[in-house]
This record gives sequence, C-alpha cells and structure tokens, in this order.
Amino acid sequence: MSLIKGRLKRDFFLQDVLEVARQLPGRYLVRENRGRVERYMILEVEAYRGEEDQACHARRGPTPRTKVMYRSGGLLYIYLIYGIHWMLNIVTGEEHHPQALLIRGLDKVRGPGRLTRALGIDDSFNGEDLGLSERIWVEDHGAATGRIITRPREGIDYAGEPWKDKPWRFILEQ
DNA sequence: AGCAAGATCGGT
DNA sequence: CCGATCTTGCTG
Repeated sequence: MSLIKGRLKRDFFLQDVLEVARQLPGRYLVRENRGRVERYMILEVEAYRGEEDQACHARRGPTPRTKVMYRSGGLLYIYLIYGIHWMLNIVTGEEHHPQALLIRGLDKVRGPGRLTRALGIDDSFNGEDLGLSERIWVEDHGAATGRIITRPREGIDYAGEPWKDKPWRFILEQ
C-alpha cells in the first residue's frame, strides 16, 4: 500500500473494487495537459463488480468493449454512453476478475459526463496505465477530512434485485 | 443486417 | 419529462 505522498502505485488498484471505492474519495485525480498539471479531489465513485453483478458491463462476459476490465487493476476503462458522454472508470482487482470504478464526481466538477469533458478525456485513454501514464494518474495527499457515505448506484434499475439496491456508490461528504 | 437500449445531461 | 446521438451486443 502506498502511504507516502505521491502517485498511487499499481498495488493500490489490485485490491477488491469495494476496498478501492472506500479509499479513493479524498485522493486526487491528476491530469497533465499541454504542460499544465491540474489536481482534482475525487468525491464520488461507483463500484461495478464481476460477471454476477447485473449492473456491470462484464455481466455478458468478455467482449471487445469489456476486455480491459478483465486485466489487472490500475488501467482505465473508457466508454461512450448515449452517444454523447465519455465515462471514466478505473479497473481494479486481479486479472480475470472484471471490476471497475466509475468516477462520478470531482471537487468542482460534478457528474461523470461533465468531468471527462472538463479534463479532456476520451477513448484515447482506454487502457491507459495509471502507474505509468504521463498524462493522468492518482495521488495520495494524506488523510481526507470528512466521512464517506454510501448510496445505491445511479441509473441501473435494469439490473434488478439485489444488484440495483447494492450501496456501491461512495461519496465523500466534507 | 437490423435493432433496442444505454453506468448522462441540459433544456422545457 | 424528453430529446440528443452513436456504440454495443444480441438476434436471425
């Protein structure tokens, strides 16, 4: 586990997605773009966990789109929703255990579609390695203030019971 | 080849 | 509440 201040290493993202979801809010998403480095505190994430999770894109098994979720943690999974918005996800867990965290909210940039637009993130980031990338990574700046609350995930009623009610949305309240 | 649905957002 | 906009994955 990376306890020193600085970039979170791959081992952090090899944990189970629910563990990463508890630990990620309060950490910083860092984007380097045209020589500028911008840091945004992560405030809200949502966990998608395994083929059995009927809300997870991996519920139908590996496909061209979801194959990155089957790789080991620390890579980005990017997809387009409604033909309009890019969604930013971080793959977690061990290889062959498809999991990902949707980044739903940053400090000053709420909403998963808005934040990718604000940070200039598109499908060219699919498969990007957070441990090695020169343009996007996550930093630990020490303990966050505030508490983390959980809520059901948004927009996944189609998943049915029990998946639609799992409290797998994690929000940092400050 | 055709089609229905979607981890959203902004405007009425 | 509705439309935008287009990829994905299922069906045949």
